[in-house]
Amino acid sequence: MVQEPLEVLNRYLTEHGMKHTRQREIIVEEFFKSNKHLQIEELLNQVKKVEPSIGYVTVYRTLMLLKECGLAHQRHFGEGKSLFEKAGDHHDHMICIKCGSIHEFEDDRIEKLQDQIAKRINFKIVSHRHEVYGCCSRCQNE
Amino acid sequence: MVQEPLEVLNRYLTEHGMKHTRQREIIVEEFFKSNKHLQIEELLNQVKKVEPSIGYVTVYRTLMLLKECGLAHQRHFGEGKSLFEKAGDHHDHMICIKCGSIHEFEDDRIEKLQDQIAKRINFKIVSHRHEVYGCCSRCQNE
DNA sequence: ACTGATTTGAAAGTAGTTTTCATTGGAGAT
DNA sequence: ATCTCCAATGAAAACTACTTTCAAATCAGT
Repeated sequence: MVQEPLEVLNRYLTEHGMKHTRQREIIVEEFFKSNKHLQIEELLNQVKKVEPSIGYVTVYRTLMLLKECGLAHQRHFGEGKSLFEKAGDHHDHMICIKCGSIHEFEDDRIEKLQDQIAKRINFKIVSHRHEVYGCCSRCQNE
Repeated sequence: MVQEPLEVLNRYLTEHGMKHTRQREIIVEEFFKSNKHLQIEELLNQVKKVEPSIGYVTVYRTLMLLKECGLAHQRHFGEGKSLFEKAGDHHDHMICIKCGSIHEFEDDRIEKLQDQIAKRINFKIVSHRHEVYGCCSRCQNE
């Protein structure tokens, strides 16, 4: 049974002698409301609509906190800004180099081949990233 | 038939009204002499052994040049510094999160599955990165 | 409400590039 | 061989995207 993100976070906070604040609540709620990969700045913009006084640093720190308690992952597509995604939301990605659109994919056969190869060199997999760059359907017709 | 990197570079330079310099020659030679992924600083160190007056910026610019004429690729493993690798030297990577060692792999079956998936959404692949993070054989016995 | 630790936000600091600019140097014309 | 002009170089400054610091504000157990 999957727990509500806010529950998990609240337990983590209590267990670590940390405090529940209005800012954290707003940021976490906005983060889990969105359905895509978010940059810090993007989440900040969402959050500022609810409470304009919240600054970049607090959003940044809250995302680090979500990472710490396993509720979010940080990804670095190519170079530049990092994106955050909800835990459990992980697929692999095809990224359009023209418009930046991200198309998720998943294939158990690829994962299995990957495991085979790892086993051959006795490598214990913790995580992976598989990103395909190219031109999406829409951008090809332009 | 594969051409010598220096040949390709020299043609590119001439065609673009750019100049052949001692610095470029040294940097390119050192880059292609090495057999691994190099950080800018690492290549700078190699280069400084031959000609100490060469600075970071020139190495940086020469690597950008190699990228431009397709002789090298820039990769960003995780976060932090970027690594450069010779073109044609591309494999996928298993990266040890303890010691940082990089184990190359390659599997046509994975590439084919990747192509299949791309075709389904009419995505035209230009490049990809497939990185597996985990613990290498040696680090597991410690 | 009191107290003491945790959070917050602004500002400063950091890492890794990337750009600027005065000077140097390569190469075709003389 | 020298001139001349434009590209290349190196030092320093600028830039980007974080990450840390610190004084003031906030939270939560007495």
